[in-house]
Amino acid sequence: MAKPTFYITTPIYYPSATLHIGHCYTTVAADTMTRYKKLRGYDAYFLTGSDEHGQKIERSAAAANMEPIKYVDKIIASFKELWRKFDIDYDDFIRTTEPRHEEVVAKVFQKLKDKGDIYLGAYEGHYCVSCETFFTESQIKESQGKCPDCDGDLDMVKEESYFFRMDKYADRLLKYIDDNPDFIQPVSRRNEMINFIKQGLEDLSISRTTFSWGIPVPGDPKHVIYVWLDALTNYISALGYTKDDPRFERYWPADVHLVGKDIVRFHTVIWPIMLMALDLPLPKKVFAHGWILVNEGKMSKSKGNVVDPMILADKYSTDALRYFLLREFIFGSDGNYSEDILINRINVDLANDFGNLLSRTTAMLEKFQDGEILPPGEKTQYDDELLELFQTVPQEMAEAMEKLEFHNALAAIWKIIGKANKYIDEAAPWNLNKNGEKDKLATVLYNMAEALRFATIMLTPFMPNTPAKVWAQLGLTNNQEIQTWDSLTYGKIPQGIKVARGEAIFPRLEISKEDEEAKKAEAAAAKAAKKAKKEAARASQKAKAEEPKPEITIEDFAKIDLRVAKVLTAEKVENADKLLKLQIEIAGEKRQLVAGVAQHYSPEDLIGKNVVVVANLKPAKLRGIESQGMILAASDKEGLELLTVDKITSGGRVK
RNA sequence: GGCGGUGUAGCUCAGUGGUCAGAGCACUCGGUUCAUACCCGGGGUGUCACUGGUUCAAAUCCAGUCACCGCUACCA
Repeated sequence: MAKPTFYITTPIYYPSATLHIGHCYTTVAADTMTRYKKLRGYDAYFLTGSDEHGQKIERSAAAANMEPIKYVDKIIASFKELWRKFDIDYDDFIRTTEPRHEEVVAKVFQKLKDKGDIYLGAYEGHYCVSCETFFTESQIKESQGKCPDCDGDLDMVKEESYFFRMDKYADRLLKYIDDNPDFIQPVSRRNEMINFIKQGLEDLSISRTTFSWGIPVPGDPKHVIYVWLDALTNYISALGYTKDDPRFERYWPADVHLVGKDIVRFHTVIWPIMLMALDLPLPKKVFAHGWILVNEGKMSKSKGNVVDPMILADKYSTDALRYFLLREFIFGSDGNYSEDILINRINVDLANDFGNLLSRTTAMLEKFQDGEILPPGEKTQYDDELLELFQTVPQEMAEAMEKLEFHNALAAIWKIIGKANKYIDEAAPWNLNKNGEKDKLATVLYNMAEALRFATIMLTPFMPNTPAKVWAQLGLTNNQEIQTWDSLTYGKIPQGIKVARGEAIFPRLEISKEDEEAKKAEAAAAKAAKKAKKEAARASQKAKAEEPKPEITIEDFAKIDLRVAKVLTAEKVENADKLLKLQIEIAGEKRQLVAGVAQHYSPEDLIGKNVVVVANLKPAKLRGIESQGMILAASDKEGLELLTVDKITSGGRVK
């Protein structure tokens, strides 16, 4: 019988900067999942790669006075070195600059165009080069004209562009999401996407003429294909889509696309719609993991708080780092990183609990039984609870893994480790030895070794290097048949095994006294701060919801130029429920403004009215229409009413 | 503005109507000596955000309020 397959991917990373711990997190998770599936007998396939096109790379390469491809080659080499360091055992690494990818993207473009899903239009917008993203007026409002993502400068760009029709497939996509509750995870992301799709999808701009570092549009080479159509296609181009590659048949659709929460939309809206347009099946699951935060904030170059995994890998073992990443953080949520947290986690779980368990087990075997793991003899009253866990924990771990709850999978394994440490205390083998109860002693030592065997097998996907060390110390290196998932039943260690106690597999890491003192002080301060915050919340709750605004001076008020204006014309703004476009006149000067009053006034109600407007308000665009001022209106829960005057004519001051 | 989420021990979180509300870490006291100053046990930390309601019974259900977060927008 053919093995069941499992296809998992990470996003392809952009080579504009070195990778940080967050990229490592995603990739370690994918690698661990793949190793787990292989352990369970699956034909698992793991794809990662790099997204190498775009204006930003073109510019960076030019700045470095290099050919773009030479420029990215160097960076990609560093990616691969990092993955080697973390024992990332991918089956394929796709680069979007490889011919095998570019060919497929061109074919995909052509197919969509032949189908009528791509058309030529024009795009205008505020463009951030470094993020390769267009922003609408409203998106850059809060960031005051800067890029909301990176705070960089925006260019106003208008260019010819090909567009991909998205709305056409919106209903089908909604139905798919509805029919497949596990498609988007965690569910909070799912709700967001449903909400987003229901508001209507705009056609997606998929080409650029402003730079050339990309895949040319078939038949129109002054355009290059722009980011998402190019990048997303990697998940099928790597499998040889359109090339009669058996891997495509075998592995598509993907079982899991792992993505960061910032790119969920591209993977759960654009990508499925692309696949629908290509008549291909959709991936079974898109899982959005959280971010690793530093000091409660996102890592960023400008903040200087980027955690470099290469530096960590030189200080700590990569097995420990892999463990930490998947144990400390809840996979679907954000989590806080600090080196203290890392060290504490390694010391407590790996050094104290796991490493020390191996150490005391081998030490006692050598001391009391000449290093030999003897078959269990007489039972002790403490055995049952431990043996019970041997039966339940593998199942518990498996269930957590299916849900990508790595932290719970590890917590399950630690139940055995914790119980084994307690078991030793209860059974007190040193007393059994002293009292000559050799039979019971053999049982206890055997069970300890079994506990280690169970834990080690289950840890294999998480830690590629540690198991071999454990097997060596337990004397089981050559007993590979009892290192498998199927061997997770009690009593598999054969006779005649001799342990060989060795170095601590996870030495304790020292924390300086000062750091500890600082930690205590910090904890106390945190406690006080929390109390204060609670008090403050309570106080603000008691205060009226309608807080008075801070006092201003008459000069402040005088800055506002309030005028009476006559409404000349009014019409509804297309595709907007709330907006009316008005032409008004202030003392002979005509102006256009947009007001969000359509649900309370019809256009004809307004014509001829003398309203009050803020005449010196900075103009803004609403729905693409310039508004040169703002109409005053009073509102409450019941409704909204414009301020109007009867006798004073247009131009009159209001104060 | 709309939709959604969260608020439980110093920290990270579990707990969706029913014993005095839990785990791990941190803290503290005790035990043990096989072990990596480790392990085991005891202990305290809590108006389960607030207010009101339903119920014999609410962290859990309902209504409202506050705070924080996410997505989104046509509030100039």
